[in-house]
Amino acid sequence: MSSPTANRRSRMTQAERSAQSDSQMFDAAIRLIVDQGPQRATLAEIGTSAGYSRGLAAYRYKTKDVFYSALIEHLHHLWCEELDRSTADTSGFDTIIAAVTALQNFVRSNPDHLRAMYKLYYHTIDHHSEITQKLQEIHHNQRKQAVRWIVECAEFSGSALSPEAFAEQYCALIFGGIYQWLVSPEQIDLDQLLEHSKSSLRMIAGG
Amino acid sequence: MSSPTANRRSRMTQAERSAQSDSQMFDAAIRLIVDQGPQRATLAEIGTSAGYSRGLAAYRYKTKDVFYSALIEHLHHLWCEELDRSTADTSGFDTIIAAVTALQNFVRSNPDHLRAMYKLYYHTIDHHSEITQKLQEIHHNQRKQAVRWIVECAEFSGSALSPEAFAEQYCALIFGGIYQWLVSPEQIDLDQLLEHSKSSLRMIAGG
DNA sequence: ACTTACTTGCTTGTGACAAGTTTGTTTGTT
DNA sequence: AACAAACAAACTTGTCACAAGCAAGTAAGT
Repeated sequence: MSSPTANRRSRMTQAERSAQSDSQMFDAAIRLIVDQGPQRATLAEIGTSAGYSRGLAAYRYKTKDVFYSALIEHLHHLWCEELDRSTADTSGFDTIIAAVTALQNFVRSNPDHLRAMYKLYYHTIDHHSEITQKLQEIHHNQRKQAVRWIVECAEFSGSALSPEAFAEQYCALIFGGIYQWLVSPEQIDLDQLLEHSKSSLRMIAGG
Repeated sequence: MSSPTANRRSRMTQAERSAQSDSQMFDAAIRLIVDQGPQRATLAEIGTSAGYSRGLAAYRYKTKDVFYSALIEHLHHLWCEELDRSTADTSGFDTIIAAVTALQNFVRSNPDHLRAMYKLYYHTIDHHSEITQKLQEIHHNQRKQAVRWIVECAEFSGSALSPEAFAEQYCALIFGGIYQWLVSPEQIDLDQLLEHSKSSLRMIAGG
């Protein structure tokens, strides 16, 4: 009579139930993190503001760290989709430029996602836990990806830097730029900063 | 008979008393922050581990945020002294190279100070409070200083970047490099990363 | 005597867990 | 095939432990 997704109030499978509550808690968490930061955002408010009880997030993920780890993965997945879409039809150094452009577009279209994602990144630095390993993996893969991009650049062959060193410089420029923007959003024009990063990267790669 | 600083158990002035407890709490806090992170470090443990009662840090600074703000200032001051010493007798682009070298030396001589300082920086991103403004000031001044350095470089005159844009790229490289090192200390060789940053900066400035 | 440095007791709020309730799924009987 | 009982999974509520923050007290310096 009514499809499971069309009428959410009628019978859903267990998988659909938890997928929906997960998704709504993620959305609520992003809002709260942008507003109050990962620390002040409470699991209780994430649950209630998603339309459930105060205890759901803690029940589902056991700890706040694990919940944030899942949220990081969720946000990272969203970003990777955009990135893959934007770099699909490029080659050589254009891929690196396209990656930065994808980030500029992401800032424009989903600023809250980016803000929440990087607030969680910087939050995770705090202490050592399971979530730390997830972050190490993500950043390790980002550098690996940059290495793959740069070794395919004709311009790069003459550079004094190793591909791995270039990838570290690339990530440093991106992370450090976003950091400055998060600290002083009214002083830093992130779009422009990233535009400058493109020419910096060209010079670092082609020197 | 005994100078106030030589014999700490005998009579001290009120100013000396609080200066000493401040200093010991800062040292204790740095240790705890490096070990457990700014979040898990508690004001109670900072007090007791400094040799005082659990309540002293909260009494002196009212809130944890204000305490951390003072600690950031303290650590930033230590770093600025080292930086000024290292860049005193330099000019032109050598000043920028010397600044990075100073950071490399700071990492070697006081790795815990740097770790604590940047953990506090990234911790402060979390939410908006008085401490945020201190961080904005510090980073604003760092960029201003980089602007002063770069405008004195003969190599820079032909660059497409504005001095302000160069300063942002400079800070991004430093902050983003240290970030990656904090996340993955065993994967990132910070000294080498900073060495590469020197040549990156040369190319960004001289392009 | 008075002020400043420091301590102790208490309140509140948050993370974490355990026990209970509701909703969805499977199995056995007619 | 239809129904109901048994089961499992999603979700809620009660409670504890611990840390921040505040207020009232004690000790040290002026």
